[in-house]
Amino acid sequence: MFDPVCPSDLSPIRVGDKWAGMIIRCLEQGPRRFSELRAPLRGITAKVLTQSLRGLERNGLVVRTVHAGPPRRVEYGLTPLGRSLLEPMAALCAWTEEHWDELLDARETAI
Amino acid sequence: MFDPVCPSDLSPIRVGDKWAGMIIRCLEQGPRRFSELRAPLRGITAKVLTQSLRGLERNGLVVRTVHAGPPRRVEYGLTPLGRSLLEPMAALCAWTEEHWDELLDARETAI
DNA sequence: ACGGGTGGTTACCGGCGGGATACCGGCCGG
DNA sequence: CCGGCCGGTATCCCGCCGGTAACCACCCGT
Repeated sequence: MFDPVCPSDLSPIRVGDKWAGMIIRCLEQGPRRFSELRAPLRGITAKVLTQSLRGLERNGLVVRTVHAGPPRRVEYGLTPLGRSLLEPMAALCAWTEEHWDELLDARETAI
Repeated sequence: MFDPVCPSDLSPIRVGDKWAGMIIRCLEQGPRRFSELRAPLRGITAKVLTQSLRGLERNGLVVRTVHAGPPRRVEYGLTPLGRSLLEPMAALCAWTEEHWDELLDARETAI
């Protein structure tokens, strides 16, 4: 039923790593610079942000463009593919918000 | 923008662990026994399956019911909450299949 | 009595994801 | 010349996730 080469291993659905989902949502409104990403993602370190962005690039969800300077600007933006992911992600967000209480309940009563 | 107590930490969206997504899809048709889950999830060990199921229970997505015997049967089934998750998950699966080629391309051209 | 299936538990272990910290070159303003 | 912002890289470290292997009680059929 699920062979060893399972889709979920390649699929960026589990959108990748810990921060990938937030990064994508940060880029929803348009391209942003490195430091403009660090700010809203409270707590992320430069290294981890770089890692995550490189991962998103590898998966074709994000493009890195260097606007040669000086001053030099580096911007990260969604590719059409990345942009297309926003829809299903929104569905997931909606689900989460809709069932927030049940999720909290389950967690508490479980302990 | 994303405070420390970020939804994605509690949300089972990144459906949980490595196997959770497949388990849920396995239970789509109805409750299954422990061994009926092990079979289709090729390669999963008893321990890891137990872990994953306990996790899904804690999140209120799966119920464990022991039909007292003898013979004793243990069945795992989706809760209404778990069942409601099938919709957004289907959206994600659809997206993945739809963009399969682009994903492969991105991976290859990236190396 | 014994083997086999069911439904696990326990101990151990390696890899990797992610965080902290330090450092870096380039360019800017003062 | 000094400091600071930008966009990173290098290094170390720790925890957790997932896998392996061994073991377990209980029940069944022969």
